[in-house]
Amino acid sequence: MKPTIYDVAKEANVSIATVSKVLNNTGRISEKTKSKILQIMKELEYQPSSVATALTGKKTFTIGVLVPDIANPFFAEVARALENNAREMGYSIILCSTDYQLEREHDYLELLIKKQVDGIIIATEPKDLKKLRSLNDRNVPSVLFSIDHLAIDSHVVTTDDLKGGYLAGRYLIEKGHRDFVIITEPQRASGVLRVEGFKKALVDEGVDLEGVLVIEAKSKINEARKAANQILRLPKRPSAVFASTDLIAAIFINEVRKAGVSVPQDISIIGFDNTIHAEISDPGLTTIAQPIAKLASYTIEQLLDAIENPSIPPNRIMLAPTLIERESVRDLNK
Amino acid sequence: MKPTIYDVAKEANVSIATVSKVLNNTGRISEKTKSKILQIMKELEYQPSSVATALTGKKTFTIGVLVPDIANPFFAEVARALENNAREMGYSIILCSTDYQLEREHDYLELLIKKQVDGIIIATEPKDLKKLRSLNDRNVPSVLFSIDHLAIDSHVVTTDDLKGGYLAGRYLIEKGHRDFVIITEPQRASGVLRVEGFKKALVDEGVDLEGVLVIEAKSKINEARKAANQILRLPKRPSAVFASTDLIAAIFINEVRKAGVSVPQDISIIGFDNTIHAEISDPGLTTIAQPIAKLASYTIEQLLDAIENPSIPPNRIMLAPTLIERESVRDLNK
DNA sequence: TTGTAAGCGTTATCAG
DNA sequence: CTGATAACGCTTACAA
Repeated sequence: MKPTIYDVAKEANVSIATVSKVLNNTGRISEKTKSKILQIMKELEYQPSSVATALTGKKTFTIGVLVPDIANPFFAEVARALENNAREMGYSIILCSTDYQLEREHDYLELLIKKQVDGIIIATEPKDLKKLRSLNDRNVPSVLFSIDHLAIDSHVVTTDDLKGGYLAGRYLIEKGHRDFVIITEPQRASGVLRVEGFKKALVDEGVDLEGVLVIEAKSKINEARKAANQILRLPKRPSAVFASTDLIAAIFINEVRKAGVSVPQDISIIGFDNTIHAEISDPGLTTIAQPIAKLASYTIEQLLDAIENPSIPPNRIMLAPTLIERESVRDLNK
Repeated sequence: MKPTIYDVAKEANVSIATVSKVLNNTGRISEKTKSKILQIMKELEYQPSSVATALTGKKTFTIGVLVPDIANPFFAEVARALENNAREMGYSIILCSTDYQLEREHDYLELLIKKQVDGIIIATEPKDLKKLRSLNDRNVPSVLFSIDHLAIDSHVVTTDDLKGGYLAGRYLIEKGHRDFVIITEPQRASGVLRVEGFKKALVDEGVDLEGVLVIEAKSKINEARKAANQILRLPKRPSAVFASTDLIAAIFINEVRKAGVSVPQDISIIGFDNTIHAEISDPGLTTIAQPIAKLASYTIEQLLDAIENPSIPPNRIMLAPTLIERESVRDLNK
């Protein structure tokens, strides 16, 4: 059986209060009893039950992380970064994949409340706004990660998607491109912003938006393939494509090659997220990188702040993305 | 403040015992008080604290999952499958990435014990054998997922890696190949088995192992690139390559193409795991698929069994992998 | 410096 | 059918 504080106390001939004190370094204990107790804890391999601690101390040192799909490389990276930061601060993470389903999101939120997590990180486009708002009433701090939603009164840590799109647009124009197609995820707020930023760059550079086709595709293999082939069949092929995720871009490269069209000689493409797909694709994919590690550390920081001090007003932190230059965009000026 | 069972009881003019009973459907309660209490729970948005429940009931309905790296697509799939199965059974998952480090593995195991998880799934090559064995003494059930270790007295649910390697070998031979190079991860037990199975197939078909080069590379981008280029520089190029992971194989395809060598016309390759890399690579990667979904459901099943009945002896379940045929292997018979 | 005892939110065992 | 009450393992005044 797992030893309890009573076992340690008995073995050391002291009271449980004394044991508790050396455990938490509170109060004053003589070096002698302290070392004795420490010794006995070692021998018994005693581990305090954080369940019991949580019941008194009101903290579970656990945070819930809601992602749409952990098998998506971007969210896998996010989960890893969040977990890392959380661990360093003594917190562990309950993983919740909503699979983009309202019901799962709802159920997980209830679960997290039941489990008394100290805070929640939401990295999935929220659907159950009502439940989400009720978190505030229940004093469960939350941070929106890489998404934004005005209807929710949470802290927000996100990439400046608008700027990311702008970076992509300006880069393509600098490289001499003038005819574009955009592939974007429908109904995803960040996707909309990315496209908006992209278009803004075009406008600023005097490109007519009339001629810019926007194709909708989810970041899934078959939808991306369909979009790629749709572009291939276009009467007038664009010189460059802006894809709102790397997966879409990577698949575009492959589909296009199969059709005998080469990247970047015949057509250029730029992605978004800088996931592993961008790194291993051939040619290497030029893309917009979200500063995942930094986003994660800010997110954990915000959340822990909010846990310590529930009354602080919701902050919004927006980090700048950067352009990672690889080989998927041709320089038409040369 | 979060309502407790006392709030509900007071509001309903009953004792907490009664509330507890309707909560758990135990004992006999009149329909009238029952519905009244249910009603009040709704109004108050009452959620029983699973922390408190855990303290009495001895169960947390939480399980720990140790993976080496969640950003590796294989483990991301694994995590998703495990999470899915666990959720259906009312359990949630604490995600622990060891990053292949002994220290993290150790720390996470201690943490999981502190958190009183009901069970632990180990999907990372175990390093801290001592700690791991102590799980048994502490009556924390565990299941090894997709790995095997004789020194540990846990349940095991794994793919038959030996057979997987064998499948790959036999397939290549059927397609007329006779000259092979193997790229494998060093110091990973499953990698060793895969190679062993592969070699066994060759021997069974009368191929001389003398001529088979084995290159070691971790499943990381740069190591895989190095291995690929090493093969390209070989005086006598093999007709087929067996890579022990899809990532290695996918990168091989790209590197080789950059060198003007084409897959499968000039050289064939077969991977392992059937991750997204296999699906999106160009050409599609023929690979050995681990039955992740089934592995996951068996794993959860075993773990829950062990939780219910800690005395059952360790089972070892070995599921058969299957070969997924795509376009990366040339049929030399034609 | 150390010990006693109340309290955290449940469940479960007895009484009524 | 319903209600006291102990127990779970720990923290924290307050006493000694």
